Amino acid sequence: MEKKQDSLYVSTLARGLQILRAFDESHISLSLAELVARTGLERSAVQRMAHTLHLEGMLDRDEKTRRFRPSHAWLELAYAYYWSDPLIARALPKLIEFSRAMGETVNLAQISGDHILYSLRLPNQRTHFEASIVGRRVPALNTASGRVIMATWPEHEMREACATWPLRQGTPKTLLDRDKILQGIETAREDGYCLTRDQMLLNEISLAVPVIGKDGPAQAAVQVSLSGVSFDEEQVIRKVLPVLLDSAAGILG
Amino acid sequence: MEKKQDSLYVSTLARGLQILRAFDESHISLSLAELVARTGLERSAVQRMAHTLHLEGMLDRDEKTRRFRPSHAWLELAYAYYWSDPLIARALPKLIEFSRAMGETVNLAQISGDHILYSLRLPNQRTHFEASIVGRRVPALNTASGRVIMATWPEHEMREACATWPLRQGTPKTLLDRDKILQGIETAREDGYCLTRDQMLLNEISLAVPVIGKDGPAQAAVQVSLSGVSFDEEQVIRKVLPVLLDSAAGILG
DNA sequence: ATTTTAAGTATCACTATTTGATACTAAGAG
DNA sequence: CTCTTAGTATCAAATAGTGATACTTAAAAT
Repeated sequence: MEKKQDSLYVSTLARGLQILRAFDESHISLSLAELVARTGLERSAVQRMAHTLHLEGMLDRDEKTRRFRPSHAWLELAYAYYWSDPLIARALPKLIEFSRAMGETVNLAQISGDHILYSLRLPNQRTHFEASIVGRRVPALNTASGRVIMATWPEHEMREACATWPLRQGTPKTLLDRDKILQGIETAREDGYCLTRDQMLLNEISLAVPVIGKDGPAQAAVQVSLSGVSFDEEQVIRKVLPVLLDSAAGILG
Repeated sequence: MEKKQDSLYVSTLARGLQILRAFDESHISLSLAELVARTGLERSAVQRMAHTLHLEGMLDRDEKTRRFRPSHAWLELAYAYYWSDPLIARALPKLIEFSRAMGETVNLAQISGDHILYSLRLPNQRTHFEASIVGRRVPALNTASGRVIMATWPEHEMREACATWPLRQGTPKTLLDRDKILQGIETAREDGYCLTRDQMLLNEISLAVPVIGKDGPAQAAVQVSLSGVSFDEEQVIRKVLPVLLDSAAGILG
């Protein structure tokens, strides 16, 4: 049913949410005019929504510049999310153990639509900011995590996702050939892990293994991010993979 | 101006936000009836808000149990917050360095109203879940972070906060005597750091130093969480404090 | 197994909230 | 200094959202 014909749909609330979604990594503070431009909403509607979000504590407002910015309430929502997702509490101790043992950045990635979303990050190296903070979404097909999760899915479901899900070029070396990506997923299916390099960040080796519970196809993976300058792939397989497999097995096993 | 007399205030949006705020560490999934109870809103209003939040991707809905739960979108908001707060990008490399050097849990805490909010956490030890995830708010007066931040404020402002801000009993040993808390803040002012133990968690030593920029009074602190079983206070001061001071100094210096 | 109660869903008449337009003010650009 | 843009405040109109309620489904009690 079209939203506008859905009598339960509250368009005013939806507009308020549009304001929140206008902020991202490239829009860290926004004026009313910029919010109008980014949401397409009418100017007085934006004025009312922003004003209300500010009063309700969702947006901070700089009195001098009159620009809005996300408030601490956005992290409070993350806190509530963390409690609500049982995988988080199960994974965190395992990621901490891994981090202590290996001294490398380790993440929990989860399928989110046709992307993967990083829900936990334990950074160990100074790297790109976007690779150190939670909440980032990346096309699943472009990541070791996405591929290794999909490797656990039924053939039909995996092939359809492989054929239709979006791709994004992260580096000049990002693989965009769907046949080759499919091959990589099939290899991951055989190996039980997926290793990629230079896909989202140059000189990044990414190793992922699926988090498998009793109910079959994975929806999450644990993933290590390593410097391609400090490691080669053979070393990663020999030294890091066994520990990562152990970590993943301990989450839902 | 009372909200209801504020012609720019959008009560429908505010109701939607009330639904979001109903989820917390004790309410990880909620039925419609529970949302009604927790928000005080009328049942059909809750039905419409929850329905719209679900369609807009803010809430997941279990088709079997018909319960709602926070979605990945809540972490996406955290991602946007992280980009918008310049302190995060400045602090993260320093916290990573500290974490690698000391192997202990280190956090970034920020003043948020009359509480402190943990905006970054680099866990190193397996500890209580709520002490390992971002977004938690704790009364500022009850924490080493809050006290050491307030120690940098003008006398009047610090004394007023000390007299009026809320307290919460975290352990049987939590200090609730405002005079003694004031003494602790004054000691922190002299020492340049604040050390507490057993305030929010038993057997936890908490050491905090303020993050001071060019514009005077601090709004943030870096804080280490250590086991009181493994360390005594003298060791913490001798071994950990110098590194922590160095980390804090490197953030805005 | 049956009955009762509670929760969820769908619909409705009504009105108050929200809308988009616009006048006015303030700030920024030229 | 003038013009343009952005922000603010107000308004009449209308429609979106309201709270009540009937109906359906699920859970709890007997």
